[in-house]
Amino acid sequence: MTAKRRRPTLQDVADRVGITKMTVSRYLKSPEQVSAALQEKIQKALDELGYIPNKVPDILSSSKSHAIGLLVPSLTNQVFAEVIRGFESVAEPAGYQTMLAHYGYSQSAEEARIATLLAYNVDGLILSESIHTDRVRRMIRTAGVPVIEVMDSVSPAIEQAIGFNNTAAAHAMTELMIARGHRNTVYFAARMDARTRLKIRGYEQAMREHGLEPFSLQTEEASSFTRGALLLRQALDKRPDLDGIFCTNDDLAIGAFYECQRQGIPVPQQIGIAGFHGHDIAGAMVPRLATVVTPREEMGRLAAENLLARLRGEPVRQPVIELPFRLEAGESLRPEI
Amino acid sequence: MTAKRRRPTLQDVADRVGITKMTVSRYLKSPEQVSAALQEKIQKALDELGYIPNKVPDILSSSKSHAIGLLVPSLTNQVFAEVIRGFESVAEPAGYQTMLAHYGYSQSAEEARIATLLAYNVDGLILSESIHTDRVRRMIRTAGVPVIEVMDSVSPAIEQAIGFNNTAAAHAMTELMIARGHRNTVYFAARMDARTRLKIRGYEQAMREHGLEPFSLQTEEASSFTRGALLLRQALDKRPDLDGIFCTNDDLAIGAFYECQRQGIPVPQQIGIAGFHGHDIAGAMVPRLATVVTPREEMGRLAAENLLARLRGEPVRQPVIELPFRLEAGESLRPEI
DNA sequence: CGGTAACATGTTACGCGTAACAGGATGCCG
DNA sequence: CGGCATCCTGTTACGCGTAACATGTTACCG
Repeated sequence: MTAKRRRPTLQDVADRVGITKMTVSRYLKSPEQVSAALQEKIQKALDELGYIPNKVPDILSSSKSHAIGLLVPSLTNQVFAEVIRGFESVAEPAGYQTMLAHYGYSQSAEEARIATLLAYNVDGLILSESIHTDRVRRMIRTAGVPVIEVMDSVSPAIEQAIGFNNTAAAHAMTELMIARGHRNTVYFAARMDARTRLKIRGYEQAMREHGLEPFSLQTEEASSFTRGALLLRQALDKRPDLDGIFCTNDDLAIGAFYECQRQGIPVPQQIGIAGFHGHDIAGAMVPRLATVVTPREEMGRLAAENLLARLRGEPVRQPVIELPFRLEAGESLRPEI
Repeated sequence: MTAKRRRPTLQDVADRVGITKMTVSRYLKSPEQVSAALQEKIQKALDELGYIPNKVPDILSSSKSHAIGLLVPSLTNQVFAEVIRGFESVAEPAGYQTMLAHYGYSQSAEEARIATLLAYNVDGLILSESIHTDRVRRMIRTAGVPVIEVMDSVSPAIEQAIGFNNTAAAHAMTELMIARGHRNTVYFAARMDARTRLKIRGYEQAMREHGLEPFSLQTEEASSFTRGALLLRQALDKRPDLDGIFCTNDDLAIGAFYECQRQGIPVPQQIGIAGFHGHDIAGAMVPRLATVVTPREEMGRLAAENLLARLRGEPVRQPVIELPFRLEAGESLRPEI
């Protein structure tokens, strides 16, 4: 029993075979460049020692980590899980490791996460926010890594933005609600981020265009089913005659719906409800939830494809890629007249 | 305009001040060891150049990355998002970066992810599975990093397991269902993993102890609300007289519940429904869902605390830490008699 | 004022995989 | 059999932050 064995290196493998580590390194990268006799011996030594590749020295000398930093505000939010899935479906087969970090909707935490990711020499960054501190912009520029912003088709992007038009999406759903006879509506928001502000703008514009008074309620807490129920009680306190609520995501909408059920308020007859994003549950519940279906996985996929292109040295072709959204009327709004 | 500027190094900062990089390094780590006059100049140079710390050389020479690999089967599954949150609430303030990876319930993918994480020299690993390939065990041993398994209090652990007793939890809920008069029940499972097998065992034991015939339905697909609805239709095909379903997670349970609503089946009068994990939605929906509340965040927190202790050189004190679960009867089972 | 402690800064070496180049061995051709 | 290509393996150097040690400087004391 020797003292605490350290992890074997290429040198250990080479020593065991009686060759230099360079040959072992070559065998790992392109076995056909090594003579058949050595191939066998090297493989044997690798197996016996249990050699585990070590990327760190190579990252140090080549400054290429084959890792990409992916920043999302929250993991609890289903939306980002799907963006991540789309991203990895492209990045992983291409040999890139995703380094995931989240920052709880705080700009200073985002800054800290980006610094950490850059300290590990990530080759590129995907951000889920479109507003950043000057320091963040500066760090990214200095580090010289490509960056793509997802979730909104905001312009101008740092370099490239891939998303949908949050304002237009909220505007469209508001119009649908009005068309279905929900005119005295409230917008529910949690954790105010840039995207939520854009959605509220779309809601307010549409309301005003129809001569209606917009009204929005927000909370600093994370959105959740419970939170949606709470907001509904608050809204009814302030506006007992409200006939519709439009929520910044499906969770709040479903929470509000359950609260209506508890209070015996018929949906959609008395109150119409609409959510945002179009998760699985929206189409499964009774009544099916009206929602804006957003291209979550596709944003992730396209972000990966475009970032990989940049890493191959290609220039940004299209600084803003705007993907379509789709309205799903469900059964939680009054039927078409 | 110089050609593509490379990211500034400590040497660049030192050159600008006219000192050696060692002094700059010291300033960053413990400014008070540097004379006041230099402190100011160094800070100015750091700001002007926008120096971004680079951990890679230090990882190479110290073999300490201050990063911990956290492996989960899925990010779409809410359960793991909460384990991650608990983990980071401890690891992040302690200065450890989490490197998150997921493997879609596939053992070979888990193996590949572990290899990648070890290639980046993570200091420790958290695994969400309790069954592993020999190669995984070997890699972990050879790498010499501490490892903790979460999600089940299975014994023996590789080194340490932190979780709850899945079998006992399922057994307890089954007993509750039987006590409430749901005796002709079906167990719904998706994506068969080790934990699900343990739960099924608990369900089957409890059923047999009461002279009842266990029956389980499973699918290879990921669990979702839609999938729960599908399983309910299948179950009714095979057992039109069933009076209760127990699902391996809340999503399936809720999906099954919605399907009951669509088919006009009264819950819990005709069919009682129970889920697993106790997410927010279980307590928010109407009727509130019967569920097993599991210590998700606490598993994450404890895993982080124990791993950090190991990294400080402390030995494993308790190879298996079993945390309590709690039954929540909700309103989706028949009332107590 | 010599001696020594305390402080500030510099020097050296290290970690380990790989690119780039060098060199030796073999084979083939005219 | 000389010349050259081909194939295989080895040698060297590099990336950059920091631990450990060395050196220089100032201050203070008896």
